[in-house]
Amino acid sequence: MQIKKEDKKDRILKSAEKLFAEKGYANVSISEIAKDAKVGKGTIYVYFSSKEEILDAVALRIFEEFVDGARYALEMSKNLKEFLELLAEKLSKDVENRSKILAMFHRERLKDRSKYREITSEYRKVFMAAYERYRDEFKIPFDEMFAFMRGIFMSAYTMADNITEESIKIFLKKILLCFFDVQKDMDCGSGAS
Amino acid sequence: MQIKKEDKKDRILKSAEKLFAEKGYANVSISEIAKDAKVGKGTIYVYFSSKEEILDAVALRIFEEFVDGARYALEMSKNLKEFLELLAEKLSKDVENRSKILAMFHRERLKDRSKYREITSEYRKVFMAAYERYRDEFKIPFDEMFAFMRGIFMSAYTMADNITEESIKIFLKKILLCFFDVQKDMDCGSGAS
Amino acid sequence: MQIKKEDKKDRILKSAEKLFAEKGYANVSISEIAKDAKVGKGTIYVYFSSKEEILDAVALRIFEEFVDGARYALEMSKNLKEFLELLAEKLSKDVENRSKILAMFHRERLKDRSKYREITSEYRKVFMAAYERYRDEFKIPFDEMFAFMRGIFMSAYTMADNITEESIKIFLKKILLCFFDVQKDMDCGSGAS
Amino acid sequence: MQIKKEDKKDRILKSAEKLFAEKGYANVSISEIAKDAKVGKGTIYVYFSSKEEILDAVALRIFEEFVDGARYALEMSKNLKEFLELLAEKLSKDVENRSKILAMFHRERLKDRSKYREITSEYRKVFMAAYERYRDEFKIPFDEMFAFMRGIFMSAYTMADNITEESIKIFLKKILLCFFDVQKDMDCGSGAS
DNA sequence: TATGAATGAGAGTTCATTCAT
DNA sequence: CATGAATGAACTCTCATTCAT
Repeated sequence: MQIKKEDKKDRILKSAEKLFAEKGYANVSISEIAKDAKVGKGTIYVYFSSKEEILDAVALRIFEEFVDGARYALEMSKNLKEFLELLAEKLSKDVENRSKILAMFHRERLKDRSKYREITSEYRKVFMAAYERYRDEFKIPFDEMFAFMRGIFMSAYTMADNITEESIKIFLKKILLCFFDVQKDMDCGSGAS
Repeated sequence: MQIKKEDKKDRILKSAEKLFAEKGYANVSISEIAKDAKVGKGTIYVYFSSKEEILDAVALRIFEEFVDGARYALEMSKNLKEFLELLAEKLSKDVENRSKILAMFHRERLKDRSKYREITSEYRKVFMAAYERYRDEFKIPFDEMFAFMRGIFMSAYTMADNITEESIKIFLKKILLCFFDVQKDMDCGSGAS
Repeated sequence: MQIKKEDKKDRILKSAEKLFAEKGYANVSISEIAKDAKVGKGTIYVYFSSKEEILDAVALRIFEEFVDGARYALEMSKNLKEFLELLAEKLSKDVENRSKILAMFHRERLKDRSKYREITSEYRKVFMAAYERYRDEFKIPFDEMFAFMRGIFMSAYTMADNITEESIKIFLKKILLCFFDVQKDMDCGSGAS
Repeated sequence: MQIKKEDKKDRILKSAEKLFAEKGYANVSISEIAKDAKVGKGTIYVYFSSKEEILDAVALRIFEEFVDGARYALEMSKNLKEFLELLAEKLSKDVENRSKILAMFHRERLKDRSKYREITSEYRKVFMAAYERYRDEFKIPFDEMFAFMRGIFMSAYTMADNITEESIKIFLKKILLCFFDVQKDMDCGSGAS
């Protein structure tokens, strides 16, 4: 009858993630999250001090899984190509919801730059590590590479509700490899920094 | 002294587009749009019957420009490769705001499927025409091609606030061509429909 | 059927004043004020941007009447004694509610010093004018005189709900004159500034 | 290691008194009191059954000290003048906080007349005893005398945040004596009851 | 057609109180 | 006795929408 304690925070996060992905951040009310998580409305404010903080926490969880995936890919890879292949493999999990949430997070929280930086910093760091490691294989500056990576991944957002996850995984893999080739002969006016 | 009639509707749409892109659909109030467009709050309801309808209209305008661009690309091209090159050229204009708006539209209005279909139908049609015309060059089904096209385009969203429009245009062109190659040897388990 | 426009703001203020005096600022909800004033809840926010601002406006009205009374007393008086007599006369009107409201205002809004100063400034000014004019009859510094005046007036608060307004008026008159005598031989360690 | 039992109740009362005086009854939460008193939130409900009851207890403590002071003044005095002088001496202690609390108590709890009477009854009684004892020196009815006493004391509230406690003590003394004179020739239309 | 005063549903948030531990 | 996690009622405030002018 009694639900384990910390479990509640987790249930709130899961409900929030699901509902945010389904309906969009602004279209989900705290009451709705509470009802879905089967907790009282007030309980949510025991664990989070505002609605924005829930979004932060939801996004952070996703970023953390990304970071884990990217770290793993970095560790296991011998070269950029392998890294990208492993990355695509890891990143394709639950693409649809994740990308929706992250797009949301990006839009709603970008104005609070310091918070945004704090939450995304690890994510950025691991890509920076990859950039450092395979530096001579990259022909474009880090910022562009990073923006492009995000872009490719985000692109899955609108794809995702029409085609299968498996299909997305294949696309991602191909596109990342394609990016690998493409960037070699790009000349964006900057060159690798 | 007298402002032309249609001019008002247009100013409302322009203000809405700008504000939606800046702050997100839910974070823009009707009052704000009215103030920005220099019309009375009530006036907006002369031209649009709800806030959602403004978003529809804003999205429709963007889709129409897309459709024009895609039609032009289709008309001028001799083969798929040319079509994609021309398309990238056309689609790169004002990528940032447009993609934000469309992501918004997608999220807010997808639940109202019939309205969504109605507004995106022309857009879909022109891609279908391209698919028909270069059918033997496509190796994947239309739905995947279409989802992928949207995905590629949308990907510009999160890229856009870090790198230049010019850079995006180059990426888009490369990626679309890359897609052209990639899809040839994809085997998603479906084959062209 | 239609109520005159500006009338609404006035009705809100009157309802707020009555309810604040009856139940205390914190125990009155916006809904309650709206219901009492026979306007919609939202209407209140057309005229005031927060609950605190309603209290400010209510207090300001009272201060303004005070200021008028004090100005009149200053104008009509030949010496300090006459000024105090006239003041007592003017200040005794509706002592009960007024003093409750002002005590409330004092407590709730004192932290926002600049707003507090802004609202009470005229009130302070007119007493300063009186102090200047009858300077040689005052033996204590302005701040003490002013504090004492406020104190005497505020004292009516708890008196007021047991005895008649007439009785209060007599007391006030006597006490103000008494203060006039008392302050002559006070030695608070400061002397007139 | 073990904190004495009654000590906890006392700490709660002290914290409540301090916080109520600082911020006003409604602006102090139970959590805040608990934190300040270094007890658990639930612990407060071991000793008090509601927030209102805390205010009652805080007010009661103050009234009790008053009563003690007034009893002492009554015992030691030979006539009304002496009584008032001794009273002023006793009442001037910690005027600021006390008067704030009592004004609060007055406002919040007056509606619950029976509770209010219960708590203030001793206070009232001791003044009644003084009134009886020096009956022929009082020219006004008890109720007016009592209201006036309260009024004079309460007046210290708004005085208190600008001038020193010493200054207030002098004022109180003078004013009480002044009251002693004043009331002699008052004719409020009632006469001593 | 054009307006903005008016509105109430519903949002996020707070907090006195309860109760299992 | 002591606790603080849990709760929902009630709060302030926002805003899409209506409608008399």
